[in-house]
Amino acid sequence: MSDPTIRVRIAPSPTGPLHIGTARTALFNFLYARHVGGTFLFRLEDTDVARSTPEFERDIIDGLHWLGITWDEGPDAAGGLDKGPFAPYRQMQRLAIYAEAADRLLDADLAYPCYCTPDELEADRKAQEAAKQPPKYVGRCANLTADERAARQAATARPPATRFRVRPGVIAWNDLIRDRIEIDTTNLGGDFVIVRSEGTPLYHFTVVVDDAAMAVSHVIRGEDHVGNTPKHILLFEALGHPVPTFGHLPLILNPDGTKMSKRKSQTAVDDYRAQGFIREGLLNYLAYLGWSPGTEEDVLSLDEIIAKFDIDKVHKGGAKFDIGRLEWLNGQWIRKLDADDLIDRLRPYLQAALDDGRISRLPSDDEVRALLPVIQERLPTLAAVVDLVGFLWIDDLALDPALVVPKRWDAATTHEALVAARGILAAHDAVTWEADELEPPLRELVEARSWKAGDLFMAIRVATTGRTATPPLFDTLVALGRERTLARLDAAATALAPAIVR
RNA sequence: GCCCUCAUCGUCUAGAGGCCUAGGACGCCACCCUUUCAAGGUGGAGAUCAGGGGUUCGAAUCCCCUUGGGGGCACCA
Repeated sequence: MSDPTIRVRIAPSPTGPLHIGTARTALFNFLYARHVGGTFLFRLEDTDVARSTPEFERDIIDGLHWLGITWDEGPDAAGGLDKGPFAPYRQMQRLAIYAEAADRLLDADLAYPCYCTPDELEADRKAQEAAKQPPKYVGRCANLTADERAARQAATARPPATRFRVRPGVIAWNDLIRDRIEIDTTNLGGDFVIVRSEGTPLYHFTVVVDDAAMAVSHVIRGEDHVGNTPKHILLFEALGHPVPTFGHLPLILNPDGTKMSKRKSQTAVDDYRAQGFIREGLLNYLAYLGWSPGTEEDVLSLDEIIAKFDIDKVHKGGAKFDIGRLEWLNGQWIRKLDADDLIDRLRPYLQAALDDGRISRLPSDDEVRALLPVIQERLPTLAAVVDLVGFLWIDDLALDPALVVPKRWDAATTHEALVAARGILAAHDAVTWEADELEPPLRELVEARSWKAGDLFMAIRVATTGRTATPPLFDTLVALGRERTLARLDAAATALAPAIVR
């Protein structure tokens, strides 16, 4: 299915790392384009020169690619070449286009030069605030004669900004998601600046010029843009371009219900990635934030989501970000990964653990592969592998002697049990060091002493791993290996000795 | 202050007038499985569908009001 009339875009500005909200907006545009067979384009809105950096640009592009979101037009790599018939797709490389459009507006008197200084503007705003009035441009420069303009220019010394005339009237559109919205232009805050006094164009202007130039048919963006839409519609009209269809997505919210922010939530996609969330899980979760296929399925692949995506089913109300549900979904997807893939994905997290000293050596792929049957279903995130079985790759295990003693036992019994178990395990050689071989003789020991298997196993578990929660004991001992198992049992027994009261 | 907007379990959601004494999932609780932890299985608690008026034979679903929440109002994007 292909529909060349449908063109959507994501237009982030590289003023910060890829935000989870940007990723979600990109995802919905991507889903919409892929579902209907339209075109998805990527444009960098880097006109805020002071805050835009190549590093953020790279972070955004890499992050989106990591998620599996691809675009048909736009820069494919940070600093790389733009592809697509409307290149360039970086706004700072399109300044001539905005300048030409601004001149047209100026010539038609749809915009005018504004000589107001920041001080004047701030004073206006303060006065309005004091009078409990909504902030609004007072129109000081709206109807100046040529002489007056010259006078104001002479007084300020800096070049004028360009202000767009907001005409009276009601702007209405049929929103893809929220149906009809009408806004009176008197509530827009007056004529707004489209070109700074230093000459660079502003957001409201560049989006419209570019969406027009790039033939964007559907503008799907966050709900926080609803108030900007009438300004954009006015600009499309002034520029003589057909107005695209708008759709405003519900916001992703902090747990307290406010718009998701760095202050209250983790917002950088890369941070989720660093924590071991995988693309399948994050994507699946993000897709369900404000959308549902209307069925009772929860775990869907990107392809399945594309197939089922329907913009009519997108919600109007915001959705709180629930990390717990993300973790569950992530675990679902980790369980679906095949062995080689999982090993590949685990490697960076093990390396990171080695780098910061949480483990002493890096396990081989085969070591990790042997562990997969017992750890794969226990990983909510990839990074959790270190917490789960990191003890296998630590040279000097920190051991709390008190933890080694099971609840129903005392130190003396535990010591005796560990020594006995050590003796039994030592009888095995490298060949019979298998889970099936290790367990029966220890069960016989338990039987002979009238102990509980759970107590013995717990004592051995803590002695050999330092923790009370681990994957199944005998698989763990096999992974640890005969020598280290025996050494750790010895060390635990020794550590216990002082605690034995006679 | 002004404008816009939203409203189903704690959370994500199903629901587009009768199928709803409101379904699923996460989380929570219990039980089963079990050497711990998970996973899995079974069951449970959990929403008078924000409140109040209508419309209708019939409303979570349509209309109005109220309340509550959110977003926005830059020479940021």
